[in-house]
Amino acid sequence: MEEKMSRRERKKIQSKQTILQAAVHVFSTKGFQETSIADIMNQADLGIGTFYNYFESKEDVLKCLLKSVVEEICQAFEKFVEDKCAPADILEKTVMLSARLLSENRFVLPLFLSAANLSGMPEGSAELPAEPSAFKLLFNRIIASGQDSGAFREDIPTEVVTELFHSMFQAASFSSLPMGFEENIRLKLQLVLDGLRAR
Amino acid sequence: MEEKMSRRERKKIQSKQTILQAAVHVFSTKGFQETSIADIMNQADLGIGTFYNYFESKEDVLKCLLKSVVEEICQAFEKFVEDKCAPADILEKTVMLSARLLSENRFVLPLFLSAANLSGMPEGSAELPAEPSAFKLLFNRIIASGQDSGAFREDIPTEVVTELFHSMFQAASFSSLPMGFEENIRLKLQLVLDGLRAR
Amino acid sequence: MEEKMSRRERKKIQSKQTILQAAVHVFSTKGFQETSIADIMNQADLGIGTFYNYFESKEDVLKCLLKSVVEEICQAFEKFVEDKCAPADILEKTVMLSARLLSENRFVLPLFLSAANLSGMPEGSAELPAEPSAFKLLFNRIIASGQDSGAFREDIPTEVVTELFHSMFQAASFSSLPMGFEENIRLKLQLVLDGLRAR
Amino acid sequence: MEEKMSRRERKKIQSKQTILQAAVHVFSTKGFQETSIADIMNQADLGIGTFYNYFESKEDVLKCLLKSVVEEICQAFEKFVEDKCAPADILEKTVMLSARLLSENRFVLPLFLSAANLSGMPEGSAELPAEPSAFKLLFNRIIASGQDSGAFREDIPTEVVTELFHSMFQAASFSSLPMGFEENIRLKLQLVLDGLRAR
DNA sequence: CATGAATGAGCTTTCATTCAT
DNA sequence: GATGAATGAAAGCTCATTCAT
Repeated sequence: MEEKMSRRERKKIQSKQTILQAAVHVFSTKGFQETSIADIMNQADLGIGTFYNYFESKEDVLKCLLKSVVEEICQAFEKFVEDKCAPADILEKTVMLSARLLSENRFVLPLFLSAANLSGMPEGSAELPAEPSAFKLLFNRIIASGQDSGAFREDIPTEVVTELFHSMFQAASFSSLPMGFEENIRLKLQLVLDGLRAR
Repeated sequence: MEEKMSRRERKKIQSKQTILQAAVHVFSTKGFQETSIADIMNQADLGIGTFYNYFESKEDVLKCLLKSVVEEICQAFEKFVEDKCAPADILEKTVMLSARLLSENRFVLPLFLSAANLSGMPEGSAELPAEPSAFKLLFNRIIASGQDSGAFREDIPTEVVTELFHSMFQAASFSSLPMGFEENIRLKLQLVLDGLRAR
Repeated sequence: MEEKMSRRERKKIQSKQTILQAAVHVFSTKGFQETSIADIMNQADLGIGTFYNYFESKEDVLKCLLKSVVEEICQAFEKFVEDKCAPADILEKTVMLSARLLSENRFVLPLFLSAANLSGMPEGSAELPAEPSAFKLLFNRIIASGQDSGAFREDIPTEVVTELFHSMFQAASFSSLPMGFEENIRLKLQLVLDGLRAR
Repeated sequence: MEEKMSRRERKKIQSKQTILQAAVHVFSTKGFQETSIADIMNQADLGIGTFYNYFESKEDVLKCLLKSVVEEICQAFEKFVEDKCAPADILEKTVMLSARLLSENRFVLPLFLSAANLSGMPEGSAELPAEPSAFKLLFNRIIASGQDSGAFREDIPTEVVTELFHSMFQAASFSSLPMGFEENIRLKLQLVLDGLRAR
């Protein structure tokens, strides 16, 4: 049974959570690149060596953070599909849910993408794309189904639209505009959705 | 006369060019963050110390690269305005010119933005924004004039649209889609432009 | 109980001592300015990075070395005062104790002073004077009390005499005369003390 | 004839003087250690390479600066001897002349000594002692003659007294006391001279 | 499982020196 | 003789990673 864990197991999970929270805090404060593992563990009030009991690298932490976000979004999406929402509705709802979830950890997605992107993809293509691709696959599905049903125009390849949505999240994360993350996304969503609708 | 330079002066200018080209090459290959100054000068086949005769830092190189691109785009824009092109036309032409110019140095703009963004903005906001803001100002002008003339919808704030265009360039730079940089931009431009037009 | 320390803690303290001793040795051999941190850690047979677990810079090592010397001298001085020694006696004893303590680390005081002095005082005046001023204050006290009691002449300002004693230590440190550090100080002390006595 | 020099020769000397003056200025401002050769030549408004036409190193500049000072003092001393001044008089006059000459270039002597001293004498003993020893020899002569004539006490070795005078100059150079260089020297001279006189 | 001292590769930066012009 | 671009050795310092405790 899942709820049965030894004290040790619970403590182990506890430590991992502590580190994740500390990482979120320090990443938000100092930025990802500028954060050292010592910074994280210092914030977590744990020994440096302990980090390596739970993670392999800083990127690994990021992967872990993103994973939970992606999972929640996927679950919601499945629900929307079951409810037979219209494609445009599903897209809008999923985008805005993503916005809500990411607004608190707004550095997660972009940093994750950036970690892969900006590094010129040294070996990133092998290591990181685990979760981002889940994200992309999800959006591909939504948009493709909208195109199939005739709700969305088809002259723009599905993946291009997906990429555009991605970049919206990324840009919103670092926006300095005088509005919140979600509002930023909402406005761009309107624009793109209007452009995307079949005439 | 300008063409009158001593051999020495010519050589100096050539060295700077050599370094810039080497930097472009290495940044494209290894990524900006992962590139060391030694990497650049090794590629340039020059001594490490020589770097500091021309630049103060890696960021300085980026600034230099972007500067020339921005200047060229600005000049073209002024020309479009003189020719009294329609706002949508100006936007399209400017975007596509930017795409063409950046396609060769596709890492320049996004890395430049990212350098400021991803670093958690330690002091980046003070140092780097010189040129990106020129970029933003240009697009703000184009879009605002389109909104004033009634060509573009006004319910989306100008700066939000600008930000969206920015993110398009950024995303296209690192796209792994099976199409060129310019084609990538062209498709998204269509989408956004359709969404942007007043009904 | 103080003697209760984990093995680890003891080892840590021992490492610091090892580094200090290595520094003393290399400073004496190569001089302070010419000594690199790599030199010290090489002599200590420890990794370079280890240095920064214990000290912030070369100057920090110096500060640490001087600190213990100054503290010991101060304690002795307090004792002399309690014993109601005559000012000339206190001066002589303190000078000779300083000589004895410094004779082993004879480079400590002068280098410390020099580090501040010779660097053209870039920011040295803010960082280093912590301990030297303790030294100066101590001598000022001794000499002033001698002047107050009528034992020492008063036509020479206290601080000037202090400065003279300082320079004696400095000079003796680098003397190439065929006599020991302490003998060097003893002779000059006689000379200056005779000049200092009120007629 | 000396006054007959080719234009070239005059220009050559001019450049050397320019460099020396620039060096004096920059040394005084930034300190010796912190001054780079580029700093000097920048101040001199001459090309960096030109430095090596006249000097071999920064230390060479120092040597050159001290040389002229020492020569002038030696000449004055010879004059005092011819005038059959008393030893104490000669000592006082020579010290005060040295003080006057050095007060303008107060960094010259101490830096020169320090350059040799603080470096732990790596190879300094071979390169630098050229001029300082002239200085020491001069003072040795003065004091020894005073001791021979019975004017000065003989229980302090000549060289020890010389060393004490040296350290006076050094200390005065970096004194932060609220008095001028010469006044500083004058006060200490009184003290030491009184201690030095035979009883 | 937790620890943190030890490590050294690797980075940026400085600067004396050379040499072709 | 004057120049200053090119150079690379050498410095200080950071930090991910290991491992004995």
